[in-house]
Amino acid sequence: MSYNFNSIEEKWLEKWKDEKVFEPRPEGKKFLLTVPWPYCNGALHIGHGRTYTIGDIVARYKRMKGLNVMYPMGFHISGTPILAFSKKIENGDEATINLYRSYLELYGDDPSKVSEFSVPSNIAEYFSDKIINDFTNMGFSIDWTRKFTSGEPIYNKFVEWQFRFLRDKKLIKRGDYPLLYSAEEGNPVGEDDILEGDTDKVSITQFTGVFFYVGDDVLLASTVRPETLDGVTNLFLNPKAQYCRIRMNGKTFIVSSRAFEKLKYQRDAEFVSNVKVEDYIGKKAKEPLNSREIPIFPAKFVDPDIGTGVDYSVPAHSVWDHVGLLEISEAPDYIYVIETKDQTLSMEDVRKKFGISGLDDKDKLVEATKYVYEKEYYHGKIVTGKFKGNIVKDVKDRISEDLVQSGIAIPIYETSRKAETREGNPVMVAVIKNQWFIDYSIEEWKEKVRELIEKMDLRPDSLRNQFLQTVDWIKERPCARKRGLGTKLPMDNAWIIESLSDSTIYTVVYTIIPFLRQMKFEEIDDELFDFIFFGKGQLSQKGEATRKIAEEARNEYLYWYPVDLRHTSYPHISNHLTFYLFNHVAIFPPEKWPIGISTGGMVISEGQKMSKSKGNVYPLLTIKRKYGADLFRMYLASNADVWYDVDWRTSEVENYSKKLDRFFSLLEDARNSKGEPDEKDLWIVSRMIDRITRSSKNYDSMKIREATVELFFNALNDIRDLENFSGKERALRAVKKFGKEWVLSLSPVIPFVAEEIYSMYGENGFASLQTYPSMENVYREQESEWNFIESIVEDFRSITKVSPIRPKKMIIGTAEEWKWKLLEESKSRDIKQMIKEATPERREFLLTLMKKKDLTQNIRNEREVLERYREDLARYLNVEISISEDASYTKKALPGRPAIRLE
RNA sequence: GCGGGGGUUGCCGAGCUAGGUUAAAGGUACCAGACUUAAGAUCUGGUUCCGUAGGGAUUCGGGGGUUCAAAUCCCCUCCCCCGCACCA
Repeated sequence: MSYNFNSIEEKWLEKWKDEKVFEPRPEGKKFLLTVPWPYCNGALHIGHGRTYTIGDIVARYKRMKGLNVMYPMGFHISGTPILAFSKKIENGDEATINLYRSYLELYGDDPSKVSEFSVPSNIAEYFSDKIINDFTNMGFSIDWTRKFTSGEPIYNKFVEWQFRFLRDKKLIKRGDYPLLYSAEEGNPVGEDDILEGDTDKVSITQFTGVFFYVGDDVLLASTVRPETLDGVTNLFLNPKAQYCRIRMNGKTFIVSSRAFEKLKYQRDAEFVSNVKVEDYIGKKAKEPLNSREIPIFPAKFVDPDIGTGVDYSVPAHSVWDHVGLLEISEAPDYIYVIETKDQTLSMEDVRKKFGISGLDDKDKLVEATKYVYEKEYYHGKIVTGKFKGNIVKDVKDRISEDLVQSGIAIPIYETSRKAETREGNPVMVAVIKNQWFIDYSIEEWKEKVRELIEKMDLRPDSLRNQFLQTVDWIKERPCARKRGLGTKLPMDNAWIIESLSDSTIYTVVYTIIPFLRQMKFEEIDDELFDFIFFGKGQLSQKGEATRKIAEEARNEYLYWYPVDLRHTSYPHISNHLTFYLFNHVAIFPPEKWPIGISTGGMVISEGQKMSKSKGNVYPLLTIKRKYGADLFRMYLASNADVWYDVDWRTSEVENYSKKLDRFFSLLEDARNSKGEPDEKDLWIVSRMIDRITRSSKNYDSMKIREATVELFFNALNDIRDLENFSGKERALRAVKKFGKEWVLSLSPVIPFVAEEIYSMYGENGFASLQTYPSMENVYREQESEWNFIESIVEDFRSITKVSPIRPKKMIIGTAEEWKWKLLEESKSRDIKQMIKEATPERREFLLTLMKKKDLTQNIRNEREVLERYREDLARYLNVEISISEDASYTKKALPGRPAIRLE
């Protein structure tokens, strides 16, 4: 290490802070950039750093382009995770306690303090502090004076205002809604609450419970394939299971006892009596469509814990049923109701295909069922009944609805797989009554959002389609839960606004939060927000001081809003970002709607998804200590394009460190070099100027990777070539000509190094606040000359590669004057005509010209250039060089491509 | 299935929305060499195949087509990843 990143970073952090470099005043052309606020329930790792780093690079670049940039940040604490963790710590859950101990250790705090985390707000506070620290250390140019959290009272007031507004606009409604639920815990359960819920997702599946009549009772058979009802041949009950009679809507139903336990959370169901399964097996039941009498058989494969524990059997379309009947040696008629591509799928063929010998081949049966289901679902045509001629997938839902409407079936919800909570209780589906929704299904609302999407600045381009698609399928979204941290629903305090719904327009709060903080808490109310955002009312009830602050807040809002760019990772597209658009459209006037959105990829580590078990999760803090912020930023910026995933590979990171080191010492040495550069070396200045200009365009379109590859890697390679050709001293003198501009152009990516070098070059201000460099390129000619020389070097190499001789001498013959003339002429004339008129010698040359349209011909004075470079070139290639005009040497030469003879 | 994104030279990954200047950027790995007592670091050259002269042949998931010319455009096909919701 020739530079000590720790001391450099500390030094500049302090200076930035002292001079409030990143706390913008409302002056000039503004640029408001936001990145979703982090959820603070643990230490940040490299994955978290990415979006904020990209955000910061953009912020810093825009700042250098003369915009007044605000990059604010707050913290998200709503929802269940923090609550869940603190509860686990309170309950002594060992894994959680160890995890949080490790966080404390990481930050150098006393691990025994872990018990304090049993209070949720302590978790939020502790980690938000640490995140501020981590982010600051990463060099993020965040204005922390605008910080707030989704849990603080002022923010609660704002969200309450928002929800009353939505309610008044009739965008909020109530209804029954199925949710994953734990009866034992008395709560809905989310992914985090379910054992392996993150890796093996659980969703809600709708079953159709179909009525089969036996005397006065109804056997309630559940199915996910209501389209096969016409093909039913019998019912199956599990002879080992307990069944019971229950009453719902005045009818009595027979279901498994386990089913009743779950059903009562979905509808009003009342226990009547236990029943003996033997009393039903062997009897006949009447199916509801055509009142056919069908037998009831025993079957051990029927799981009393799935659906209702009553299975209707369609052996023509179900492998289970087919195999189940084989086992009890029953051979009913196979009634086919679905055909796939003009033929029916034979269950016997499927059984053989999958090598199923009996009901014990469970895995094979599951696989075969999936096969049959997919085939018949996507390609199956219904051949009987009301829906004849339709493809299953097109009418499946309608069939179920139709059965329910006809009064012969009810919907039943079931989990997509058997699951239990982390506390070990079964997960089931409960229908929550009077759930609150935001009704995103309203067509006029959608239409406005679509209009917004059409005109927004979206990156990458494919975002537009993804958003439009999301708008199409989005419907009502439950917006409140019964537990978690957050804002209470103003219409009903028993509910807490759900954590994504409480963070849809919070970006506007950044613009006014410092002013809200100056007010008396009681004075922050709906009237105030109406005034600030809509200019409504006079605030005549409020004090003089409050009115004045409110006025300022309104001006600040008008100045900063809307958000110019919101940057985040792609998983947010179909939820957060879409809600963000919907809510802005509903609440704000069009000129305050979002202007741009960009999405980026995630971070994987050592080629794999990050996970604790793989040991490839690196905390941000450790990375910063080990490599420094600039290195981290450089790696993230240049490893992958913004919208692709970055792969964090430690071995590669180490290599970056060497490069950054070289960059630093190179600029340091250049600064100390004395004297004017050699004219011949100025090609590097030309290349650099063009690089800096091109990179500005790349930064603009968020091609950050391309910018850094150009400005950093390719530039370093050029300088290496220059050093080799001209020697270190000369190279440094040339680098000195653009050192300052070079480092400024990279300052958005490596701000600390940039500041250090910038000041090393004798400048007083902050590199971070300089204008992005632009230099006039007056060295194009030198670059062309160098390109010419370089091509000779390449040719020399490719010859020596295949030729066995070790050359002592290189004789170069440049193209004769007549060739140049012909070339010139060919540009304005039909070359075929010229060939016809030409002498044999010229003709050959013209034919070559026709083939090689790419001849480099920037240098007209090749001989003169060669003379000038001869000495350097000879030293570099370690050969003696002579330039010959002798026809034997020039014969094969072309303009831009002199003939080379090695001896 | 729907929607989105991909399949490129050992690996990662550009280029492909303006077809030729691309055997194909950059990184990494590997081989040879320089330096060094040695290793590491650094630097140089090389890494599809053939070739005693800067050349040629074959490559960009597979197949077909358009074109003087295709990794790049069109059609068909195979495979992979992500999202499809109440979870931050």
